Amino acid sequence: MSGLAIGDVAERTGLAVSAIRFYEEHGIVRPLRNAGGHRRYDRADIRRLSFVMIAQRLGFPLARIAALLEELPDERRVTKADWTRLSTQFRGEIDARIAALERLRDRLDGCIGCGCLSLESCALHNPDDAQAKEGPGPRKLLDEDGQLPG
Amino acid sequence: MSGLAIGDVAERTGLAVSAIRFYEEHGIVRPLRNAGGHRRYDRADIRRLSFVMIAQRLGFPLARIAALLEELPDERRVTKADWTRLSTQFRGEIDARIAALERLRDRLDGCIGCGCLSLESCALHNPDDAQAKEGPGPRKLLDEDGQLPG
DNA sequence: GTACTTTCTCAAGTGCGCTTTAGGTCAAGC
DNA sequence: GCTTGACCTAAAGCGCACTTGAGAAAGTAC
Repeated sequence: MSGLAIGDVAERTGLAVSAIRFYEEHGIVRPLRNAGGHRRYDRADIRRLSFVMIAQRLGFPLARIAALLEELPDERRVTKADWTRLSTQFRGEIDARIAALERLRDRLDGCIGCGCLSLESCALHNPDDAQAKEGPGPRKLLDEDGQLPG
Repeated sequence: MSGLAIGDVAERTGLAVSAIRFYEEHGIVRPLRNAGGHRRYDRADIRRLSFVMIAQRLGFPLARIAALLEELPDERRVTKADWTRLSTQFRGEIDARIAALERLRDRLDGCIGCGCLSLESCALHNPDDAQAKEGPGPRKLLDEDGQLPG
């Protein structure tokens, strides 16, 4: 009746059913239940899950994503302005990552050109680039701040 | 005497001693041993480790990195041309990632502008972008090919 | 030569993000 | 009504990338 079953959500988002339940354990979605105890999702949930997928692609740890979604007013009363705010923050993140990659590329170009064979000094041993991390190593996420400004 | 101790390498690269040993188990470096059985590293090893750090930042799984390094001729006789080839391949990877991020950004701009509240359809439910993944989720690495062309 | 630090090996543990398994219950089609 | 498939919970397992711990040997500083 009202709401999608978990299997439908899985199909629409491309996530595994188990992953969706896992996200619920982490407070990312809070579906209603029908009389039989089955989860029922609405479009807001799908939106949240999609947001998770994008954020993960950008290397955000789940805990951080959960925290961000927590800031949205009420689970089922999110306005256009709320999503716009979130999206705009993400835009900033994406821009930052693009800039970091461009710096790395330029640095690497230098290495290729000069043949110095010293990646460690020209591309890596450069403190301000150490913050411009990309993909998250498991442990890297902890002591680092690939965070959204908000 | 000849070669650096593991602690020195740790200090120079910023890696933990345990991580360096871990990489050795995975064939990424093969340091010599002194009379007492202690590892001795040279500059080539540091270069390899630096390469690992950069590649990881780009989201490459260790196994893939190890395979790439495996292709380098002899552990201690790597030429400028070898490194240049590797670096050039990486440049391609970086360019691809920048392009993917730019596509995502443009897509997101559309969402912000139109206020459609449908991230799932405009930013995500788009097959050709599903391949343009960024950071590697644990499982994502398996069925995916954020690979170097070489 | 004694004290202290570093390194050694090997095994077990950790954190994240899920998946799998086991043993059931619920819902939909015939 | 009955069967078949989707769903339920709880607990355990997995893959990656490391870290930690224990006990011993090697190196270094005085």
